[in-house]
Amino acid sequence: MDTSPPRQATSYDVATLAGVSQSTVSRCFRDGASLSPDKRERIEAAAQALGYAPNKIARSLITQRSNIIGVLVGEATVHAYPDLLLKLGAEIQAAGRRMLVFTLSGPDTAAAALPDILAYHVDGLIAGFAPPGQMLDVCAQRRIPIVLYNNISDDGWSCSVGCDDTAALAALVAHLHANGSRRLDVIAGPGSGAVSRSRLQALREAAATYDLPIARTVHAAYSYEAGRIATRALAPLADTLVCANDAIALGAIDACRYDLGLSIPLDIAIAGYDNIPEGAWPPYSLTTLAQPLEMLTRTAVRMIVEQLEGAGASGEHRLMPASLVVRGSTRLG
Amino acid sequence: MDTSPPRQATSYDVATLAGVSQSTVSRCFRDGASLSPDKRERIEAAAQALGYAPNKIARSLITQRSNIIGVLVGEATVHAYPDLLLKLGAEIQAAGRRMLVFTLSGPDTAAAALPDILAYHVDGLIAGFAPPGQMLDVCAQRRIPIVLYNNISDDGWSCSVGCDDTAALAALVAHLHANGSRRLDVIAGPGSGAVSRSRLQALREAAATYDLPIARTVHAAYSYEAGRIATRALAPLADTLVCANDAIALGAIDACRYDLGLSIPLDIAIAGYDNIPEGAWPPYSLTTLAQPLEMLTRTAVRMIVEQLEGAGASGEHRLMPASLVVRGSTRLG
DNA sequence: CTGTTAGCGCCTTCAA
DNA sequence: TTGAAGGCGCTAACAG
Repeated sequence: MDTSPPRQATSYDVATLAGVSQSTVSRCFRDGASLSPDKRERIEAAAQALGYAPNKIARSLITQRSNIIGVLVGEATVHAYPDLLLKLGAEIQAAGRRMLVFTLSGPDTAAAALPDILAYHVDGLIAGFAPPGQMLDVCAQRRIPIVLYNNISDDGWSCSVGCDDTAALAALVAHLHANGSRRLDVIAGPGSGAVSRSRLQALREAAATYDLPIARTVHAAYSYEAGRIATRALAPLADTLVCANDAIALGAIDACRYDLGLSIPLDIAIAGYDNIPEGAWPPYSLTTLAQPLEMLTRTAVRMIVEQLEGAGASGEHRLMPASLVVRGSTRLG
Repeated sequence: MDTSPPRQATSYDVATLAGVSQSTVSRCFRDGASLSPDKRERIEAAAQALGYAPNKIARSLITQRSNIIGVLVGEATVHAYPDLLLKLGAEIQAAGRRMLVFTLSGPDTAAAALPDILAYHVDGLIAGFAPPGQMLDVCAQRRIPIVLYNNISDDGWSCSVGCDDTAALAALVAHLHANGSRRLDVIAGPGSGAVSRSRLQALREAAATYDLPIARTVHAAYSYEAGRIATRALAPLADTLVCANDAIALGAIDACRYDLGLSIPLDIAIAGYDNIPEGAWPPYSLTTLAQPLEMLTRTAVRMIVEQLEGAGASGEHRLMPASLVVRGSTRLG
């Protein structure tokens, strides 16, 4: 009968059962260690019998590597990219690490959580929103790689991945102009936030290139509700409405259609940014800019891993191309 | 100038700087230890200066508590409940723990990930999908509390939280019947899966109560696309279509409207389950059953914590009431 | 290739 | 209230 204790078996238990030393067991579960085939077999059998797996927590103590990557997300991040955590998790696992999630609701709580984040000795961090400067300082001092996702900071230590908003919005504006847009209203993201500012700036430049005047610019949270309310407040509208993200744009479409009695795209053209699945649904058919999400998450993880392995450089910023997805919401013809 | 090493300061460093022993530093950062006020002050000052926080990883080695709760999610889980991870994370943090996420894509990968999950010595697990029996066995043997989210197993060890599908679907069917439904088509979830079966069973019972015949039942993945395709395949439809979740229902609505030329709810009434935000958008106005998501996540975390603290019992199953949200998609008047 | 020894950072006896 | 000593499970450095 099974009288094994409920506790997890240790390398010592396996060693005893297999008749070898602890170090030998250890070698069996590390890569690049030499071990005679027969001992390996005996150890594996013993481990199997005991349900043994090396305690990675204990291992991390000595290797100074937890193999844990911390991911910092806020509510807004998750709503804009619903399966960001899923994709990041998969990517991190593929890199042989695990994802420890810290859910935060702003830079202030981020600062408060900092000691706790450090206390878990994560190997690296991926931040889904702009972290407070203090956090970046600490990371730099402790040499903890940190990648800002869709954000940027010039502190010299943090890396970033994001989209080439300039090129993306230039393509969008070119399309709008070709389709007959002559005057834009803009619902930008929250005033704070680098993405928001970057997108707005890029849009302004693109509009200037085509001599497309921007009538009004308002700021709103990255949500359907905020978009709907902002649109109502903006009425009467110009012939085209550019939104900082798709959630806002969907709210804008419903505001136009159900609150203002406008027809899309006959009365007004509307565009978003992110290419969320809902935008493809027939009632919306939203023209938008698709971020290469897979590539962004993969790159973010890779940048961390490269630094951990001594290959990558800190302070590196990578931009990926977004692609224009033209759908019915801007097709006047 | 700051010549401190990039590595994290240790209790030894703090002890040296404060002129006390390591044990004293340790006591300073634990609760319920007695310490003279002046030493506490000196230690806190030293810790502050060094940016010290106790290494929780090391602590967990000796306390046998990692304060980490593992969360197992699959793609389907996340799509059905986009901010489940967010809510769980917040709840877990509120309980003083951290969330380690394992993203899996099915029972088989779950089995493969098992040693790795164990290797991190999580204090408890929350599973967003039906875990393989082997995993439940191991948890039971190791006394690792595990809570199944919207799932159930009678292995005697695992706990579960979920919705009272019987009551919920009875309420829905009562509403449908009162609104003139006379015959139902059903798009159930994937054939496997306890939720799927439980909801279908509950629906059948409720329908029987009202002498409402169920014309046809098909199975589909929990997604918009699957719902849309299933609906097209189902045509011609009965007067009412009940879907296993909202994503399917939204796909069904668009299939009816854009592929089959039906008007909702004049030609057909459609209902979902989950109350995702998109269902409230004007083009859909979906009647659905709202799960008390906050309560579910809070309960899940609480059940884990209670067991960790020796209070809760294993093998406990809790059902929360879902509430009927009536919107336009079933309002014939 | 293998075993021995020491120590990662912390907490927990035990004595003082 | 405090310090010294030992050990959590593992890996690294060294002998053999």
